[in-house]
Amino acid sequence: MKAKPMNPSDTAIETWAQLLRVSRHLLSAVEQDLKDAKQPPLAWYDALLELKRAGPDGLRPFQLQSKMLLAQYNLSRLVDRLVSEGLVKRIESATDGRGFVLHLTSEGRKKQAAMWKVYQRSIANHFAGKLSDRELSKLSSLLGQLGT
Amino acid sequence: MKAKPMNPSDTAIETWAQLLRVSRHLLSAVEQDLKDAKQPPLAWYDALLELKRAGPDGLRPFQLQSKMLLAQYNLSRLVDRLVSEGLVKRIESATDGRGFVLHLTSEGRKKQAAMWKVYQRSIANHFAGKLSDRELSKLSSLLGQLGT
DNA sequence: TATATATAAATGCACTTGCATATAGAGTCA
DNA sequence: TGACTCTATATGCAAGTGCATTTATATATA
Repeated sequence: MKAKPMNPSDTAIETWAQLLRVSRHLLSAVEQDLKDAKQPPLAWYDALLELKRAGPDGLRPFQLQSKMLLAQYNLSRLVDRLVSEGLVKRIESATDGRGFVLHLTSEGRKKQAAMWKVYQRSIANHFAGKLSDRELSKLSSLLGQLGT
Repeated sequence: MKAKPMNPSDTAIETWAQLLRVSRHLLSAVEQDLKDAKQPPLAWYDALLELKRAGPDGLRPFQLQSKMLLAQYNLSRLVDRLVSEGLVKRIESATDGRGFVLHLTSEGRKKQAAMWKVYQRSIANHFAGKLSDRELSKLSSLLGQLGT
């Protein structure tokens, strides 16, 4: 038997639109802050951070891809750019002839840190500063439900 | 005197990341639903809806732009596409020689309605169905604070 | 092990976006 | 009214993205 899909209420629609507006607005504010500080786009940060977290073993592109929720071809090209800027190395995988392992270079590590200085300020200004701890955790739990 | 900027807490950072993840995920799910239904991207819907709301007076491109939080050149090109699909008409403004007024065509009206059928389902499935009324209004109020 | 199928990653092409600038008309003010 | 400045919109070009396909290797299966 099929679940009966209910139409979303007006409140739901309005809140949905608000979510899109707010997230788009926040995102572009942050990207702008990065640009103003002559830093690369946010996606670079995400990739560098994941690679930093991954530690000395590095990450396979497909692993990074799934962490970043990025399309395969987009990741492939993002990695191209990171490599050509010297922030990341592609090293042939010892165990899988199809692929590579990605490692942060020391340049990459520096860039991640430099971006974080800016990004952190940006999160504080546009986001964290506008909500109390209590509100943050409420928001987090609501987002958690949406993620499921 | 300068406000002392506090670093965001770990919770704040985690919640921020969650917000980005969730909104990106929702957005791509909805875009995918539209594609699956052979409908154009969400941005088209937003534009068509605003023009529908604007009623018979239509909207100037710059007005539509500010409603949609879109860059000027992006709006200009979005309108190009809508016009070339016959969904929108550009009519020279009677009072301002620099610009146009945008009007929905009847095709445009139909397209808006067709997209809404899909979009509505999509909002219900990915968003509205996961939160109670109470939670929706809580979320709305939190987003409201972020928007300020 | 030969064959079919699945996975990892890259890439050509078309389309979209961002950036800087161009164009043209409006508004201001001496 | 002429010279400036501002606003509305478009556009050439470079960079990014989506899509479909390719290449190469791995895994499963008969």
